[in-house]
Amino acid sequence: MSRRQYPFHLIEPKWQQRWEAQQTFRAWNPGDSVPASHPFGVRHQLAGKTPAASELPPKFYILDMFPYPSGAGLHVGHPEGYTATDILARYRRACGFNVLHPMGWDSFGLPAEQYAVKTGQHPRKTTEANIANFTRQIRSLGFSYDWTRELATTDPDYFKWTQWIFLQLYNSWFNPETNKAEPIETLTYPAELKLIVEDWKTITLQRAHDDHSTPEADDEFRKAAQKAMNEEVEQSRRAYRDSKRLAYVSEAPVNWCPELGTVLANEEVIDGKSEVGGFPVIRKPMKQWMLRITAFAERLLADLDTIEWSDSLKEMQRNWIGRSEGAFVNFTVDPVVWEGKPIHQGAKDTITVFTTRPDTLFGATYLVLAPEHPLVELIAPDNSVEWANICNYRAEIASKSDLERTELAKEKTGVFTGAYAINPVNGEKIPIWIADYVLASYGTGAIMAVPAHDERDFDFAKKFNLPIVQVVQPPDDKTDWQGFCDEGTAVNSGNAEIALNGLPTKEAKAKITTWLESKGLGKKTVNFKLRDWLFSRQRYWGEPFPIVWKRDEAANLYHEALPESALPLLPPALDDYKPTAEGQPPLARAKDWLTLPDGAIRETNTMPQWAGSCWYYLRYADNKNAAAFVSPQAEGYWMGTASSPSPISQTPSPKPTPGVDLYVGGTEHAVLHLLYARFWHKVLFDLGHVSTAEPFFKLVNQGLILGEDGQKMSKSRGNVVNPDDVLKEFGADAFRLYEMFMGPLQDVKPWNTRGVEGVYRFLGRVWRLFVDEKAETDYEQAETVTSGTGSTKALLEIIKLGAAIKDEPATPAQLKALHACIKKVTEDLDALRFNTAISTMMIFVNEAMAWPMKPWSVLRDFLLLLAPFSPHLAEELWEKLHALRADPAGIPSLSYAAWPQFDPARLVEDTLEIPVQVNGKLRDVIRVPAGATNAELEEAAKAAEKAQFFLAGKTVKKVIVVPKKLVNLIVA
RNA sequence: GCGGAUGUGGCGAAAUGGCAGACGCAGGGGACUUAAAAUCCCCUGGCCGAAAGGCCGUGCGGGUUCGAUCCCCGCCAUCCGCACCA
Repeated sequence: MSRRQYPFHLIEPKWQQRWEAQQTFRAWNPGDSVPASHPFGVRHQLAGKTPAASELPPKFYILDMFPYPSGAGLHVGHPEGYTATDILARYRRACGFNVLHPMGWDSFGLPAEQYAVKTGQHPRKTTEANIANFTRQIRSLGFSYDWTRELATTDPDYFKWTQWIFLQLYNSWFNPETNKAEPIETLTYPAELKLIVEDWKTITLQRAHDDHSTPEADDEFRKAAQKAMNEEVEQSRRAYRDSKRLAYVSEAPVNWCPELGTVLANEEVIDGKSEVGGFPVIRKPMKQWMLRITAFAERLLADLDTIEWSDSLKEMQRNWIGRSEGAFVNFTVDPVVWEGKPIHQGAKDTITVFTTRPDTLFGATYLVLAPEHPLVELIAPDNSVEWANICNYRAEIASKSDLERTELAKEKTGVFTGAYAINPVNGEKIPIWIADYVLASYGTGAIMAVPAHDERDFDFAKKFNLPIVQVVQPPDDKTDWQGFCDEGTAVNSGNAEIALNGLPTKEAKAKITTWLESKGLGKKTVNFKLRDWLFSRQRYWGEPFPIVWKRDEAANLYHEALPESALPLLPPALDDYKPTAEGQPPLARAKDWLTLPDGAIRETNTMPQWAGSCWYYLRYADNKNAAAFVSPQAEGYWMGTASSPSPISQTPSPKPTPGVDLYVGGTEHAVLHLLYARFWHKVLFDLGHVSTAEPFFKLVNQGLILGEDGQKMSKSRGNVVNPDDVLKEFGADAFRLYEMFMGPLQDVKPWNTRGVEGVYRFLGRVWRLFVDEKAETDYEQAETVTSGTGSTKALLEIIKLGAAIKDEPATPAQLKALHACIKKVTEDLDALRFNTAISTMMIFVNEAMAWPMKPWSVLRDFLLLLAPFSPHLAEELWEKLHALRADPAGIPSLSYAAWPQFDPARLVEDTLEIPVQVNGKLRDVIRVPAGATNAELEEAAKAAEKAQFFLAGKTVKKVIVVPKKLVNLIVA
């Protein structure tokens, strides 16, 4: 396949340059001045004006997931989603929307930093080179991005605002009363910390009424009170405040990779090894910044019902959030006594467990604590064999990697602590164990074990010979109650005060919980799997925290936010990007940067890569704003619901939707990015910075594109397809078309180069539908003669349209073909069915090729349908088509021409082909007038020639007539 | 183990209660050509049949229905998440 189907190598650069020069796809904000010549202004009568939001057409925000510009460049998977969104962006523009369709770079990241560690080259240089390569590749595909809105997370003008949003989080707390994030100033302090702020006024007032009070004495008292506040209470108040902030510091175990000398994010650890290099990763406790996403768990869950995401994606988020209803139950520790005295400190302690099955409390025959549980030290008898066992067991657990811990999960392990607790419902003395099947980080880190009705407890009890007591009767008598974990009926569950026997599980749960609450033994509660977000990384190439550390008078370290005026806080210059020898983050190497004149020390952690991608969609709305992360006007227009639906499209217009109207990307971000971004958005919403509760209204996951061998594309398999190669041979239009023709956007599907040839041939047919054969030959000769050096303009001018194209009325058959195509393509685009839209256009072209006369107007409308898919070819043919008319007003813009409307009147058939079934089996097809009545249909069906054999000698018992569709004759 | 998705010709797929396989690829035949490429036309699910035509066929087994690729129940397979979350 060497001969080109059509000169895409001339056409594509030509139009890309034209769009660039004209800024054709620039999206206009409220308050922007639209130049007189811009086709958007021409279309909407806004040329030369400065429209307000209410004067602009309705908005449509179509967003691609933020790419990380890797050194490897694009592979054919990336442009799948980009092509889909570009087609829709162009379609919505044609429908009359003001379309926001931006692109930018999630450019912080580990690879550039690792390259810097190895070579000493600043990560910014690597990053810039990679961005340049991505930009070139993406631009070569002719996407209609508004490049004036391009942004990169590594740009100080951008991360200034990432840091600013961090300060919003830092300066906020979650008010459980209002269920919202609020400024930290609204935090109310517990009584003992309130004294100075509020009560000292009362005290001085009281003193004012005191006969002995004098102004001097009052003043002295005030000073004393303030001093007391400063010295004694402020520390506590600060500690309290800091413990409530949405961004807080905690000592948490992190993934430390000694080999790489860095901490890794969970997502960078695969099966207990580093994703890069495959080195072992251990858990190590370190001081970390955390974000209080758990406070929003309930809303993150509930609001999923307000957005249009796929069920599977919503389900993944629900699972990740992991809400479960249950109860806390308190067990008292039974003192272990030696010679009349308890021999452990925790003798009077209470162990609180979380359970989703409080109804099984009577069957709790032992307790299990996580090995790390802080009470373990206190309850184990002093100097006992058990304590020695605990120490050994803990050491064993600590030495295991996460991988080993999960691999060995099948065989339960654990040791007895030597201590006992009292089951509050039956007073039984039950042993307390520790085992690593109980996680320290979930619930209370302690469980009540009900071996009869919990699989894990059952395994454990069998292994260690612990008692198994039935408290639930399965609904089915044949089911063994041992290990039965579903709902049933409570049995063996009663004491003098409460009886659950005979109650279904649900009712038993409610009854026991109420009883426990009334006795102060427990509490109904909701627990989440979601953990707070570990937000710091020991890296160089990330946003530095706008935080400094100071010491109070007692020499305790505390943190303080930098003022907004200190932003952006840039990372310091370094010669060496490795962590320090002591394991401090790389930023600690910058001694001058580290210490401020007042002695404060800067935070040396940086933010994770997720930070920048948490809010980029907001910045696109107003990316040049130096005074705010986004202006309220721009945010309100693009993310709000102010605009009205388009009157243009015939299919039901999309309703104005809150937030991004359509977000397309891979499933790999199903939980992390999409959960983090929703969280930030809700905080910004609560604080009044954005106008919607959810950022992404509709979200579609494109399916993975596999290699030609049906395997996932990877360098090691050698099956990676580089778009550059495909473009060279077939052009961007064919590439785009094939990406969409392969199958449904959401499906996983293999690449097939022969398939590209197929759609490429289709574009060739489109070309030949328009172009004169003789002119085509002349052009080819001219190109051969100049051997590629001829000017694009001169060469393309040789090409003339065919003489069969005439500005004459179309025949009814031609109009029918066109309108059927308009209808189907329009409906398919609204439903994101690109593959069937393309096959519809193929059918149209196959038919139109045979027309002796090709009406100008029909070809024009067809080009409008093709344009979103293969815009370069459509533009070129559009230009030539309009040149035929020599309209003094010039050639109208294809990109802003109105989407064609289909006329249902053109689609009506005079006669219909109706299948005739006998007993549900197809026997014949009859032709009837479109207006035939049911009776006429029945009559014609009974007379159908090929049906006679099957009707002979039988009586027709029943006739099913589906108007315009089918007749089914039922015979005995 | 749990959750989700998918299963249709040689291949990518279409049809989502009403003519299964549109459209494209691959394959076969023909036209044009000195020849090839390109292009254009025809055929192309399986089985039986010379043909007309018939029978079978949407992972498997049941069900609902005049009629099921489509809806319901039970399996199987593949892919993707999550995974001792009490």
